[in-house]
Amino acid sequence: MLKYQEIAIEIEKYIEENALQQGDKLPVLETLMTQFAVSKSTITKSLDLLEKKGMVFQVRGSGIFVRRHKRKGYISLLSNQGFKKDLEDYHITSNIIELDVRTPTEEASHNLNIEPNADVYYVKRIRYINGQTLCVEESYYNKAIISYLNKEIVSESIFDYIREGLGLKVGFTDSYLHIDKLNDEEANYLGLNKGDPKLYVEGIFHLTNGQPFDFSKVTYNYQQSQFFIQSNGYLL
Amino acid sequence: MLKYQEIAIEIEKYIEENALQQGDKLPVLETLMTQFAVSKSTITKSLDLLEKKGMVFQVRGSGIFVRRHKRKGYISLLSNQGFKKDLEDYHITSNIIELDVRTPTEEASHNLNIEPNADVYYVKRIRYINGQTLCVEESYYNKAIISYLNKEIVSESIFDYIREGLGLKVGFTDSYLHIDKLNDEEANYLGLNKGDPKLYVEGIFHLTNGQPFDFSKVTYNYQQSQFFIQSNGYLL
DNA sequence: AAGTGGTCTAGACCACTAA
DNA sequence: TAGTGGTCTAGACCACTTG
Repeated sequence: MLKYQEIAIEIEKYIEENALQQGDKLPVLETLMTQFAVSKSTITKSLDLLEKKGMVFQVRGSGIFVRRHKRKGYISLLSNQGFKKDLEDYHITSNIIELDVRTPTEEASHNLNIEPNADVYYVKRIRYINGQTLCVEESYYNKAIISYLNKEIVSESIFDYIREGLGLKVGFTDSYLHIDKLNDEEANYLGLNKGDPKLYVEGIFHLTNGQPFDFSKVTYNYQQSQFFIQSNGYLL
Repeated sequence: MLKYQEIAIEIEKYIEENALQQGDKLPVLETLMTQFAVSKSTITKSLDLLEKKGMVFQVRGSGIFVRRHKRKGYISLLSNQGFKKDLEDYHITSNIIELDVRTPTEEASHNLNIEPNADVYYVKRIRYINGQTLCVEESYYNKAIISYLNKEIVSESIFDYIREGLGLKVGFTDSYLHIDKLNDEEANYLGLNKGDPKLYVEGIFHLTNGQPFDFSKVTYNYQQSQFFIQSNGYLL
C-alpha cells in the first residue's frame, strides 16, 4: 500500500472516529507532515485524494475542512466517492434470466470494440435491493478477456470475481443515462406498470489499460433511484 | 494562469487539433517535460487534471492515451468533465415566474445553514433548451452572500454573474437526484402530462470557502434528460 | 504580518508493461 | 531488459486569508 493512500485512510478514520462534521477543521499541513513523517507533497497527495472522494475541501490561506453530506438513503452515483459503508447497508441479490455464450449484437460489438463474430458472455438478470426490485440488467462481456462465467459467479458480484478471481484491474467507465417510460416487458420484470418512469443506463467498462470488457444496459426501478453526487463543478 | 493548467490546455488543444481518438497514444513524459520545459511533477499534475476531466488515461509502463466518448447529444453530468464545447451547442433561455426577497422555508434555511429569519432571494423560473422546456427551477440564494439580483441577471446565467459580477469563487456542490412522476403543476410548466417521468435534483452550492450560497430544487423534462458520466470507478 | 495551503523543481528510486 | 509512468523527498517561493 502506498504512503499517500495509507495516510488518506488514516485521515478518513480520524474523521469517522471523531465524528467530525461538515466545516470542522483538520490539523494544518505542517502538523500532518510531522505526524506522519512524510514530505509535504505526500500529504498534499493524500488530501487531493480525499478531496476527489468528496471528504474534505482545502481553502488556501485558511485550512483543510471536512466535507460530509447529511442525507441518508442516497447511493453515491460515483462509487469512488463517499464512505464505502454507504453500500454495506444494502443487501443485493440477483435472479438470473439468461446466461450463455453468443455473438454480440451490432451495438455490443461496437461498444466493446470487437468483431461481430467474436464470443461474448451474455447475462440477463434482475437485481434486488433489500428484497425489492432494483433493476433489469443485460450485459455483454468480451470472452477474450472474461474467459469464464457461471451461474454462481453471476449471482454474486461479477466485478469482485473479475478483480479477485481473474486478477484483472478495472479502470474507467463511460455511462450514458436517460429517463423514459417503462415498456411492458420491463414493467413486468420490475413489478411496476407500463408507462411508469425508468432510469436507463448504458455503461462501457474498461480495464486500466483501456480495453472495454463489459457493455451493460440497465433499467432501474425509479422507486429505488435515489442518488447523490458530490462534484467540484455544478450540474448543468 | 498556472503552468500545469496552461500545459493541460495545450495538450487538450493538441488532442482536438489532431482529432485524436480513444486509445491514441500521447508523447511520453520525457518528451512532454522537455517540450514544455518543466519538471516531471508539473507534467504529471497536468495529466492528472486531464485524467480527472476524463480526457486521458495513463497506463504505467505503457503510456498516456486519449479517452474520448463517441456519442453526441449527451450532456456531461459533471461540468468539470469533457469539452466545454459540448454545452456551447445549446441555446438556453429562461422565463421568470417569480423573483423576490423573502425568508427561507425551513428546508432552505437548513440547507443554506442560515437563520430562519435571514433574507434570501427566491427565484422560480422555467428554462428552455433550443426552445423546448428543459426544467422548472426554484432557487434560494443567501442574500448575505448574493447581495443583489434582478430580472435581467436572472434571465441569463446566474452563475456567470456570481463569478464575474460579484467576484465570488464557486466551489463544490452536493446534488441529490431521484426519479418520480410529474404532478399537475410541474406537468403544466413543462408542457407534459401528469404522471410522466421526471428527474428531480436538489443541489446545494458552496463557495470555495465552504459557505453554501444557493439551494435549488429542479424538475427536468425527461425528454431532455440525456446525460453522460465518465467515472474512474463504476456506477452501482 | 503571520499563518496556511499551492506550485514547482531536480533527482532518486520504484513498479509495471511489452517485446 | 529497456521503456515508461508513479511515488517520494527537501526545499524554495508564491498566493490567499485572517486578525
